[in-house]
Amino acid sequence: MSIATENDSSSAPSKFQMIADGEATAILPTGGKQKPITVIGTEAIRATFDDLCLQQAINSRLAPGVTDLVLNPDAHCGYGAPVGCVMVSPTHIYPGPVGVDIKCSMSLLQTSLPADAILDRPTRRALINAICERTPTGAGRGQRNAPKSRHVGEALGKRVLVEGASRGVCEELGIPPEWAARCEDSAHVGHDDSTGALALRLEQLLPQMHRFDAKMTQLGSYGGGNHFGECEVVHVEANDRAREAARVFGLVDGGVAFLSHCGSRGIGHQLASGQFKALQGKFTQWDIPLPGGDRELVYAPLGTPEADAYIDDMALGANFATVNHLLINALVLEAFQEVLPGVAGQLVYFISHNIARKEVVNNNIAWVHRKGATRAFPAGHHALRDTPFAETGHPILLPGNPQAGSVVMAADAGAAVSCYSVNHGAGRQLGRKAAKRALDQKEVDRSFEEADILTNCRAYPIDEAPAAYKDFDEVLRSVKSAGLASEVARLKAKFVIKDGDQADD
DNA sequence: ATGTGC
Repeated sequence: MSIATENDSSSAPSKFQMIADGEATAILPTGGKQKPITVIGTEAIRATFDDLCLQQAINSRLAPGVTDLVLNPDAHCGYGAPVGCVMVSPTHIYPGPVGVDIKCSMSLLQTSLPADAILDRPTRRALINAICERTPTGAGRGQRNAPKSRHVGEALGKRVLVEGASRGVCEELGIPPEWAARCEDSAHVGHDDSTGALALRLEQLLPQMHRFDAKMTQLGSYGGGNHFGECEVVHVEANDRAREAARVFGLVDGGVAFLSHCGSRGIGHQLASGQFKALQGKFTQWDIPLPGGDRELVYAPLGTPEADAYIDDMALGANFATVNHLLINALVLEAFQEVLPGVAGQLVYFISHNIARKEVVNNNIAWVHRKGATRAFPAGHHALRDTPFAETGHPILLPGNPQAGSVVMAADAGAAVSCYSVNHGAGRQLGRKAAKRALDQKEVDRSFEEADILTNCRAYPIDEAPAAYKDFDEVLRSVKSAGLASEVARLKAKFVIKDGDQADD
């Protein structure tokens, strides 16, 4: 990146001094007495941050009520705030640093299968087909092409939004209720910490909602873009701590697991965009200055009706995303059982990277907005008391790419420096248009063939090719050398489900 | 990311 000192007479807003503090943690000063931005990333990774991304980080840091801003190694331009940042405020809520896909998340299902059960290609092809019959991909398509999906009507859909993964909702959908204990948050509550607020808000919203029933039928679907399902072979790291964490997480070395990435689909998008429009309207109406002049950084002070409405809508969308993931995992397990009778499965964890949560930061209760960032509570963290992960830290699920692999990590005590957060994956290196220009379809498809990774696509979406993403090992080096988290296991893809040009069989 | 397609 370009580096200029704060005293640079040009004082161009796109250039900032970067003071290295060790190899992997740098500081981006914001002037005055405010705490600087914490930047996680090796020198090579810091060079990938473009000026707009850094400007978004500065705008976010200087925005009203914000006390901490962390920029992660996978950071790139986002909606107001960079994708790959953590923003903390004890006084304000910000929709931008949650984003349009409320509670976009990762989940991991450990099966009882050994890797050799899925070595042959016909078995993997049968699994791909069985999964695609249950969990459709693509925008707007809902359940149309998935004859064996669940059909969720309006009444159950409303319960999903209000209750999240309650016992009743899990039972209705055939989700093992014990999976709720393997969720970062199995249910989100309203602005007054009650579900009643959510029920009221939903009734208020319903008359204006377009095709609510159709959005509820999207429960158990992947969507498009960077969302995916991926069958993995688990390789646990060869050290005592990793082995113990793997045991607690329920990971089986040399076993088959299934990794999913998706969010809140159409309903989350509708709730988020409705909130952006409503808040942008208020800022215009009241002529309030926008942080950095950016309409995407609108906010609401806590305690106002605007903040209450946003928190409620975020919770409704988040609850859909949670149940969506749990249902996908139940349907994927059902697909495995159809092809390989007798296989069992356990949810390892479900964890978000687009959500705002109330947490204790610097001895204060604050809203921690993680936009393309993953919560990382280490062993001994007070919030993990009475959970299975009190002595290991909770599982952190980080997708890399199908060819470089993905990882399961556990936080280290050093994660305090990043408000107990790590990145959410590799991060884009090429924009979608640039990827389509720079990469060759045949080469991309051949690279999957050479790696013996099957896909449901006749042509893999080129803007999602591994080469469109940053070097995952360099990203992981940033996380580890900053002392944030340690690797527990590597996941190697054997087949991938993506929204793309679908194969015939 | 999504789709009452900005």
